[in-house]
Amino acid sequence: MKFLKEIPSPSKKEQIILTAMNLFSEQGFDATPMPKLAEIAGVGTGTIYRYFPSKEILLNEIYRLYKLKVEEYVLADFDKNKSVEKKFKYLCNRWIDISIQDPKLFSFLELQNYFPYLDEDSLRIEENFMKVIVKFIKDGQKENKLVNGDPILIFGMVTGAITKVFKTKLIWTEISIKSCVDLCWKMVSKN
Amino acid sequence: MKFLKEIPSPSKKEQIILTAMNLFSEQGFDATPMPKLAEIAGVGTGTIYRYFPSKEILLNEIYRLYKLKVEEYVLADFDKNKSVEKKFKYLCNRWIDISIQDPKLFSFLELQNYFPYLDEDSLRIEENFMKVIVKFIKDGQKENKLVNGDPILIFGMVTGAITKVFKTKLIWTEISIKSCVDLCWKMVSKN
Amino acid sequence: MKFLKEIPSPSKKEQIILTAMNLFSEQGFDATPMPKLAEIAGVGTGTIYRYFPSKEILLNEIYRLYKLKVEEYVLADFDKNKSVEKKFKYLCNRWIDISIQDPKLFSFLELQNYFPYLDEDSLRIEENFMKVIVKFIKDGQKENKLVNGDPILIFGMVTGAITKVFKTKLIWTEISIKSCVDLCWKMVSKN
Amino acid sequence: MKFLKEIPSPSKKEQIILTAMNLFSEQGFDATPMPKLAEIAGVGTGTIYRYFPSKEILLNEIYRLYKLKVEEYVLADFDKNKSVEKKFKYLCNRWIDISIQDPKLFSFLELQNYFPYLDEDSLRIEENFMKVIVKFIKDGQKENKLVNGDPILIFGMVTGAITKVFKTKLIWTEISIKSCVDLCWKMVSKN
DNA sequence: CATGAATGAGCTTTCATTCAT
DNA sequence: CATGAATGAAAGCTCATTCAT
Repeated sequence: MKFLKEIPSPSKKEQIILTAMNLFSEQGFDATPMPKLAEIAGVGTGTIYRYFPSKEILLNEIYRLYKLKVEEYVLADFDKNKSVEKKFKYLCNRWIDISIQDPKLFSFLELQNYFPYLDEDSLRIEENFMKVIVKFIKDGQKENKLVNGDPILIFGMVTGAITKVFKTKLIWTEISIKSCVDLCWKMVSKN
Repeated sequence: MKFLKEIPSPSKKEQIILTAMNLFSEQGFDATPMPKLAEIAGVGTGTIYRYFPSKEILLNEIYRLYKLKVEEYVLADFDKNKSVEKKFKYLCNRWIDISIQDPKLFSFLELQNYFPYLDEDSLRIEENFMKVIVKFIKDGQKENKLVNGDPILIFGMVTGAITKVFKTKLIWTEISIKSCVDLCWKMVSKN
Repeated sequence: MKFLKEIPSPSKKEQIILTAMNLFSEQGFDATPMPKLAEIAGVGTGTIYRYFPSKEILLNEIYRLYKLKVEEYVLADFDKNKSVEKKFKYLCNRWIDISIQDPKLFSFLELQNYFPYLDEDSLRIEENFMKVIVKFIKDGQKENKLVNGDPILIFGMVTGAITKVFKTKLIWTEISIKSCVDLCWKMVSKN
Repeated sequence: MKFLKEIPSPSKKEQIILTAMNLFSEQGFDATPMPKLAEIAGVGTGTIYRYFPSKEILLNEIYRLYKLKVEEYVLADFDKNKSVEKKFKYLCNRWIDISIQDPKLFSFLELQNYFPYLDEDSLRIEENFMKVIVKFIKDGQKENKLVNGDPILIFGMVTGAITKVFKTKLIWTEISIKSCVDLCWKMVSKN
């Protein structure tokens, strides 16, 4: 039927990205064959290669894409006028939010069973985000609200702590979230 | 294995274990072919299979072996008569020690790019160690020296924080170690 | 497959089946490596696994496929109105026909150097064919044309006898065929 | 203890031969690894190679050894003074005897899942035995007791028939033995 | 003579990638 | 653009054979 154009299904590329992220997260990068990925994504195997030259590039592109999205989400509506404590806890809660709303995504970004396959660009993707964070921490230190010390070390310890709680699969409850955020704040706050 | 002296001059099996741990840590589990592992270990491919029925079993046996050795090391010379703070900081320092003396081992045990391949026994291997830790934390809580809250959550946050610092590859200096341990203590101590 | 016309011009799958049957028959199942089989079949090694999940399944599928085709061939044009003797000799001749026209196939189906690898389905594949044969023998016994006794034993002795003649590699001549069939008839006929 | 000579266990070579025959028969030639064979035989792996230069040679030597033993057994106490019928039936019964007394041996010698590995000598091993059989048949034909025709073909059909009955695993009963032998006699006798 | 730890060639199987349609 | 059948390099693993003890 020539006069009826095929309605293109909602972006094959997006299907691939979403499926790949989920499978890489669930089963691991190496344990996810491209043909299987294609099948579940509902596309032909060859189609993946139209968008991504190789499996490794696919991984890295997805990683960077989601990493940026998550960073954007964490910083969104970041009200600069609030107190350092409020701002810090806001950041923590946003971070935890993701692991609640999309555990696969969080696990994909943080657990990184594919770590040896990340390229230089991917390893550097956090840099801009870190600048904002470092500025926030330095400002807090100047205001005498945050402990002194290397901001990157401080920030790493916070995210490391939260991620580990996620990995041990304690189910997040209102109480455990509060508990976790409070401990983080306790760690980094002056006094 | 620099900090573990009890391993005698390397037999074939020990060569395999040591080499496998290093390669799995460096390149990842899937990216390490058995023949390559065999070659670097200085044994024939078939020899590995005399000692380990499969690659996955090799991984799990190594994991459990080192996990236990490290736990033993962390708890060694744990002086029960010292203050809670001293004991806590001792544990942290022992933990960091390993990552300094044997970064490959620490990375192997903590980064776990092979996570999906760990079996039930491996996932349960920490249980005894955790009992000691949980007791230590509960005692500290009773003494009013440690914050209240789930001991497993608290312990996870500490190790998660330290591991993340290691992963960002900040070189450990006397200052950064002290800084890190102090922050951990700050997080968990009452007042 | 000379005597079976219904197989169309060889697709990849059919190439694999035909080649495998010939090689398994000639050299034995274990002595036929998959890459060699693939090469002779003119396909890539992986292609075999698109159609058959494993070497053992390949064997069993081929076995059942040909077993059924041969049984069909043996029973084809089986004229029920003829005398028991005519019918019996017709069956024997059809059976011998195959070993003349396609010795590899006959050897594959009857010599079974791969016997330990046949699965339950394969071992049961003859059942329907045997029902027809058993009925034929029982009818012959009722008509007092065939000797009494277990029809399966009787039938087994006939095919066993013929197969053994084939295996000793006496070249079939018109005389030896007649001789063989006559002896079989002599064995099973009443008087 | 130098003055006490080790009592040699009852012939390691015989242990190997017996075990190999059983395993080759049960599981197939290729499916029987030499180390497993050695273990079950209660000898070292290397010991097998003191007696047999290779697995294939082991197979062929065992084959010939038992083939000759069986032939000897079949012909033993063969009373030349009896009638052709008696003598023929005696041979058949001796043959069946073996499959009853030692099914593994019979299966090893007759089913031959290892057929492609038999060497020329093994294929020729029956020759002397066949000479006796051929003479017996020719004599019987001269006496007008046995049907005319190639003696080798006739003999093959008899053994083929009996072997097939064994393979279908109909349990031998006095009745089925008699039935089987009678049919064989019916086939070959000049009535 | 006997051993069995060690070997590595060679097996079955998988899967990232290609390309004719 | 999209496909998926086809590929073959390379993986995990086995086992006939050797040789130091």
